[in-house]
Amino acid sequence: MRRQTGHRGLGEQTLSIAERKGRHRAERESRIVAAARVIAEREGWNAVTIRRLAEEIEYSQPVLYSHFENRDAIVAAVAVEGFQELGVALRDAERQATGPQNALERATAAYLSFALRQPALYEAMFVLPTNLRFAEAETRPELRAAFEALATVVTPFCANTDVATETFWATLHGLVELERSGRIRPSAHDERISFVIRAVIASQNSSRDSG
Amino acid sequence: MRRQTGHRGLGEQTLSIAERKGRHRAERESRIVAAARVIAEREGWNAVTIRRLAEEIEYSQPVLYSHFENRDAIVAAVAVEGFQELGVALRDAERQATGPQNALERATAAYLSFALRQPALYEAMFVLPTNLRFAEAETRPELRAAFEALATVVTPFCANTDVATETFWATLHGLVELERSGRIRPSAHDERISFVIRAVIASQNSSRDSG
DNA sequence: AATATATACTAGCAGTGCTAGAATATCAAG
DNA sequence: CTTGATATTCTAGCACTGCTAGTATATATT
Repeated sequence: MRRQTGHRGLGEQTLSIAERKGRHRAERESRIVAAARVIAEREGWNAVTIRRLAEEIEYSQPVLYSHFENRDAIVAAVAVEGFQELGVALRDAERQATGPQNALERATAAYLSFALRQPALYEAMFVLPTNLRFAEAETRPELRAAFEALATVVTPFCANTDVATETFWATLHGLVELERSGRIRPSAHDERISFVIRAVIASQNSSRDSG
Repeated sequence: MRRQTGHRGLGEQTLSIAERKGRHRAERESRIVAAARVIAEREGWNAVTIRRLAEEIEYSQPVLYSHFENRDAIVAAVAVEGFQELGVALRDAERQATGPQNALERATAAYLSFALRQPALYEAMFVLPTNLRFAEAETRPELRAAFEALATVVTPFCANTDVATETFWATLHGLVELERSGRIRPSAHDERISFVIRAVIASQNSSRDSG
């Protein structure tokens, strides 16, 4: 590594300083997101206030607004992390699968366990208001990738991939939400999963029959 | 209508007055709930503040707390109305059906249209925090009835009624939420419905095979 | 060392849910 | 009709929220 002498590479030095600054900013930003996520998971999203986050990163409140437009944007940042991690979890499930049906089963289990183990994260992704765009041109790659990962496991069983993936996704999401809010019996968790898997596989045959 | 004379029926009079009072109270309470519902549907639940409701019913804020423990309880009251009406909509769909499959189709359409036409009402029922109990002994009859209505249309196609109903419900709920928040394509709405119907019907045969 | 610029802070606004205590209306008894 | 007791309603305010204008401070450039 080279060290700057007095007058050599003044331009280089300012660049390096700017870089250090940018790094500092980026670090601080991810500290904000991380703090939001931790507090949300421990005490719920209501406990994630600007004041609390400011206290956590040891800066004043206005600093947060130099990183995010508003509180919703912080939630959105957490959500993007979530989509990224969900995508990883789904692709891991597929990679370990022994066949198409097993991939479907593993992905389903991975999705549900992801959501139920990190309810606040999932809430940021699907329930809380964010400025994220979906099913559009400007959709962020993390979101697209997660959707694609789901599509991969559904495709072998269904002709119309997009429709099937959207519907399958809806089922998983509905199961998560209703279970999380205590509207369906936790005890029947596994039975519902088997039911879904069977339905997806069976729909394959019926769509062959009826066009 | 009878008018009270001087000393005739003092007991009757007080009873009648108390009755009138109670009626007044009940009326005011339903005005609160109605106002909350209207404002929520027009401007979103964030616009439903205690001050706004107080203004709407032309009383001071503390009056609201003599009717409801807190804001969530008002949301819950709206939600109960919603469950009642959803139950009616589902039973209507069943009554007009020409057969089991048609009943399933009509109920599905009724559920989705109910939710998408009154998003704020649906939000109160399923998304916003309330003190309502589900899948328990103290579950309110309105909620039970709506669940039963769904079970009725699912039963002909599935062995394990409760599991099938919960899963079917989850699918409908997921479709509503993902469509409402723009996460799946509105254009594919009908295709997804057909897909769900086909899957439910097909699962019947497969469960005969493997179950 | 002086000036210009970016950065962070203090203090405050308008709004929220909710409530204690004062004021008012409504009632029963004399 | 007047008095005293009882509900009922209101005023005023707390502690909190997201967010921001204006000021102070630290940093970089001449």
